Amino acid sequence: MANRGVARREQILYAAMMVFADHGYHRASLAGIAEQAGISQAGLLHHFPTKQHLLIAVLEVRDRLDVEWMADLDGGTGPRLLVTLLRLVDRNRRLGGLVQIYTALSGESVTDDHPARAWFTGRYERVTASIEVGLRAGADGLRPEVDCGQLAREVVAVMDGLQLQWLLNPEVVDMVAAFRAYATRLIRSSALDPEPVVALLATAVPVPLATHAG
Amino acid sequence: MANRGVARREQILYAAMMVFADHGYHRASLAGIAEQAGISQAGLLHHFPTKQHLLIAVLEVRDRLDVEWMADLDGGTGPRLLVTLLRLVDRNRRLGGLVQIYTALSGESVTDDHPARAWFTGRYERVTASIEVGLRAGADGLRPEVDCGQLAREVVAVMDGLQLQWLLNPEVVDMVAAFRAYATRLIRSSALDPEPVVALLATAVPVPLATHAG
DNA sequence: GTCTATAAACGGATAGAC
DNA sequence: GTCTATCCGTTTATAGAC
Repeated sequence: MANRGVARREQILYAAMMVFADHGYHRASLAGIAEQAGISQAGLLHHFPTKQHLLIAVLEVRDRLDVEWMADLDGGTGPRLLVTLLRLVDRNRRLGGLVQIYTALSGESVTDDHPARAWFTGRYERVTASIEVGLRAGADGLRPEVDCGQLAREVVAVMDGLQLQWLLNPEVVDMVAAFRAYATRLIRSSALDPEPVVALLATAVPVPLATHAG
Repeated sequence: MANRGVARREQILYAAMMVFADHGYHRASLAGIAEQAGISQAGLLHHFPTKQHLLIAVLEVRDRLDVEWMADLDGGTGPRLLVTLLRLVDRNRRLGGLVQIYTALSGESVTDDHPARAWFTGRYERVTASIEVGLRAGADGLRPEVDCGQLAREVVAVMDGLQLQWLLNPEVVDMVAAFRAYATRLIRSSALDPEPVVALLATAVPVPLATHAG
């Protein structure tokens, strides 16, 4: 029973994630989050003293999830890293609203003095650095003129940009297929003997439901 | 003097663009916009009856700018289209805060019932369709397996994703160089005789100031 | 830990004088 | 067309009882 308070915190965090996903940060109200969590607004503020504290706590959840992801990344380098990232894109598609939080918040955060801005800036540095390491480690077959740091940012950009289009229009945009095509072309244009990995890209994720507009 | 009212409108629109860029939509206040425009808040509402009307008007300015851009697009097809887009990325870098509006608003807009959501969804359809047409028109040298519609979304994704990273950390992220590298690789991997265009990509935009972290 | 009640501030929008 | 004054809803945060 000592962890009852902890359970409440998790409950509130989960509710906050859902409401932030639906409305972004500034339009989300503590009352709405509290209602979702089955607690009063004042009760919520007992666990998280301000709205900003709550936001930071939500972002820290993502940080913890990132640790798992980084572990995945260590499992693949060079071309195989792209297979891992394709799986990540597919996971994001299935998670749906939970990734919407971060797209919505990252867009919001480019405004001045947004409480999440420093967090996003730091997160991009960490993520792109991590991908850069993975690319460099498997760069045996890479063309010499490729800048791994720049390429890491490009890969992240493709994932983010596709995610934005998908969130706006999920019926039409198939971000898994689009990322698969991108990764396949990238490998073919950069590596010497990529065919085994290209085959893996084709099968790593179940064939999408072909929601692309006909 | 008959256009005095029109001038006032433009003045308010410009102020709104700046404040939306700084704070996003929901956190921007009419009082702040009015102050920036040198008018009272009630005076502002005489020209734009609600805050949402003002937002729509700002988006319509972008629509008009898009028309010019579309005209540019018609000037290039296939590989040459990417040169045009590289110039666009460079223009966005120089415009700075004015593009920040749309990154901030597009992120915000993925939340439910955001007043700009429909506009962004429609805009992506138009822009990607336009790029798709340009790609297809110059597809003589394109590999047959390339899906031009999907590739158009990918190109837009790269531009948006790089822009987000650049806005968060302009000192470190060089989105022009990153897009140039992407476009060069794309052409080399897709077209039969791309070298003339690749050379154009290298010179179409002045060499960036190499702000990339050392 | 959780609640009710309320403070204190800010938001968009309206009324009406000039 | 522009202003001052004001209404009214919403928001975060606090006070204090239980």
